[in-house]
Amino acid sequence: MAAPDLETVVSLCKRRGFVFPSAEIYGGFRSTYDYGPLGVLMLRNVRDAWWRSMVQMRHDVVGIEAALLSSSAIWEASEHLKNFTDPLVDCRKCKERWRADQIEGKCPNCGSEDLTEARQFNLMFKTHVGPVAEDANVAYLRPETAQGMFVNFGNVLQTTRKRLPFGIAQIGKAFRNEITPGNFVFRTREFELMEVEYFVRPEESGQWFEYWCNERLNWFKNLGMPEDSLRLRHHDPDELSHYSIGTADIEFMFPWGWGELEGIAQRTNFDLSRHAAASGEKLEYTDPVSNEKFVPYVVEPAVGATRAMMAFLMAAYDTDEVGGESRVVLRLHPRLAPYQVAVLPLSKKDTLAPVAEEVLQTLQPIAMCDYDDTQSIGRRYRRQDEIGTPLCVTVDFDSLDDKAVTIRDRDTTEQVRVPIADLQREVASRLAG
RNA sequence: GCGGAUGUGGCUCAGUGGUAGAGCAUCACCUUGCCAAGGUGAGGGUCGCGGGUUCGAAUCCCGUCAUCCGCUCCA
Repeated sequence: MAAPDLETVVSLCKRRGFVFPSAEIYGGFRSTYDYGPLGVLMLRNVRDAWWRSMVQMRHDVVGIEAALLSSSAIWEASEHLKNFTDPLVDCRKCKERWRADQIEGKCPNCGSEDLTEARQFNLMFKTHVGPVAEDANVAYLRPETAQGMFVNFGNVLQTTRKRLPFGIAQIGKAFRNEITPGNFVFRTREFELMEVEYFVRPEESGQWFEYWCNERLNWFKNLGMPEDSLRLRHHDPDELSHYSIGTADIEFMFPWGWGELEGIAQRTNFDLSRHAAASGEKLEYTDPVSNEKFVPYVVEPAVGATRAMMAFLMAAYDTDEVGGESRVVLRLHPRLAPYQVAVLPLSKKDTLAPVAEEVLQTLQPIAMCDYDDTQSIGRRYRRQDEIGTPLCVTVDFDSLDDKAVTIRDRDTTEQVRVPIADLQREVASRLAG
């Protein structure tokens, strides 16, 4: 594996249309990125792979999609309004920045007492609903998607008749006014989360926590991430979030070191209890056999979608040699690659176009296809390698007579001849394998 | 937000006071016809943005925006 540096990946993303800096023509807008034609395909594939694994392939998890614009009552109850606000001070002498509540009037670094006034940093984006900016109209952009699942706990339970253990899944944007965003799309103020709240009996929280740690680690591995680029790191008690009694992170070896992809937290019944108390609703579960009533605990695997996409890109990045020439190849899992297939007429000659068109239409129902008839065939293979397209289907002059085409494999560069009549089945089988 | 560095065509960079360059990429035609960079030609930059100094600024000064590294952060 040729681990790329950050600049290499950023450059590839820009050059090939994965990710563009937002508002670029105006000089850029900090911490926001736009996903280009390839990026949107890949990001969608990351979401789909997650949804497939967490919802489609299970019977105990259902999905929802809650509003991004959210009532302040939710964040008062969840204590985000209280805990997402950090008072920070700067040391005027050594320029270090500290949380005011974690030091005692003295800089832990240099001992100086010359500190700035504590300033409040609220990490939530506040806005006003309605045309008049009054306190009564305050709303927040959600800083996590989790609360949407908690406040809908009763609705989901009633409409799906699920029994414990069961989960609610959600993919969506969240917003945090991070003090220091950076490292490309790794930390941005607007980001996308994929979260499951998995409700369990309180005494089973620990075992389900273990279960989800393994399950989620395997998800990354099964999508092609090398074992040694991943690790599971358990939090020390003093770094736990206000709602957690146990958290582990799945971390990826980024160019700047280990960075979190996913957090798996035991949130206990903190959120459901808080919302029950604040709203007056009974957010509890009744055991169908014993009629015992209790507030379930929850285990939450929460992964950053954009962050995961970046990690998949980095893990897939490789260089090797073909015919004595070096190439860049993204060894992306077929499920994640922006295009699964590229249809390439060997020549631009009009005679090949109708056959190539027929091939394209054969494959489009089963795969995301690119079509490219410019420049030399070798150059086109390299272009597809660089964006991770697993298969190239080449239409040549023999195709006119033998009604067959060539399938070329991204990783081995080997080619096989396949009748167009068998093409759909053959491609489907290769992409699945 | 603080400290340091940086900001020139899509990408990587050269140019340090006299009115913008290279390589790659892109497009057209020719050539080739299964693994990039053969030929001819073309398009593309008010040198991040704003202001100042100067006869003249990509080049000097100020401000601002953005990026990278550190502090911080936790999906």
